[in-house]
Amino acid sequence: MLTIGKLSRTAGVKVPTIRYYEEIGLLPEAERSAGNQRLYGTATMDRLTFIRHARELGFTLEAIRDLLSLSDTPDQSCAAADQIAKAQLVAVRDRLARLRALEIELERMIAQCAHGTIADCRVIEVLGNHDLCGHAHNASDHPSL
Amino acid sequence: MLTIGKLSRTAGVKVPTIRYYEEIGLLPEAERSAGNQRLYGTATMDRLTFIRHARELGFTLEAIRDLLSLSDTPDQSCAAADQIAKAQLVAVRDRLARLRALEIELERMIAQCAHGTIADCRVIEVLGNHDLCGHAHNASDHPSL
DNA sequence: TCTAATGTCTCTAGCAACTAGAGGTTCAAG
DNA sequence: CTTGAACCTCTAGTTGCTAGAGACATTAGA
Repeated sequence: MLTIGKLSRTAGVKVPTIRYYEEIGLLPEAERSAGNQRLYGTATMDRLTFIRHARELGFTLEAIRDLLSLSDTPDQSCAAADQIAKAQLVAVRDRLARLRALEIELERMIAQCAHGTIADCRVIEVLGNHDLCGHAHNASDHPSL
Repeated sequence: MLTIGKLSRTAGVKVPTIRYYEEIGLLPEAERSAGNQRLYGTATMDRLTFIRHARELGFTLEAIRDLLSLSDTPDQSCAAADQIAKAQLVAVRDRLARLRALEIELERMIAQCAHGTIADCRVIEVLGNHDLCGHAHNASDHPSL
């Protein structure tokens, strides 16, 4: 049985984060020692590793909750999990496209900086003047980047 | 003079967001009408447009605060603004690299989904088993993606 | 066996960057 | 003059944690 600290180091997830996951129901309530400290077995260890990997891949905790409930009932179709991953891929490609545009814009801004005074600095100017922007962006263009 | 609603539509920033920006000091306190409603001139309009563009480019509100304080004193060197933009570019490229790795991983997961039952679904498996992951990731690998 | 250090407990509050809603006031059009 | 949209302030919620206070548990060394 692992203490929360050992679980933390083994899974690469911080201690308060583990407690947080328990609080929101992503992890089951842990067993307790005689002195009320949390104790974990390998099942929770695996579950936590699953969560960490999913987080690293950009899944929200809600998506992870769905994936976990799927894997808790493994006899059904894979289609739902597949669906979640595909939605995730769409979101990732969306973010990628926006970030690439952003990279180009920043490169342009920096290239145009003449190292004079701010009065003629394009970094400021580009941000203040839409006409200089170089790419089209509209109001609904940045939900969370 | 614009009301907050007109400013909102013109600048493409939602009404509560404008009030929020005022509250945290990004926008100056607005003039008020006889009936206590906010009124804006073109100066605030420009400032708000600046903020929106900077947000769309991924600058944090803190970075924007810095940029605004720079542009409020335009007789100094451009270097500071340049510096902020460059730091931003580094962060953007970082996010890009991670997102590209993530895209590849998701593509691989989806390609491997055999459309069977979850018991042998790779989407679940890949997330639970580090060995199948295909790329190296360590614990300090995802500050905000 | 005692003690000191480290680990753990619960609880509250905070972060970014907003968004949503309640309950009330003001303004503009018909 | 009335109606309805737009505005006001205030509080609380969102996501995914992180930080700190103050108290209890455990463990390693003297």
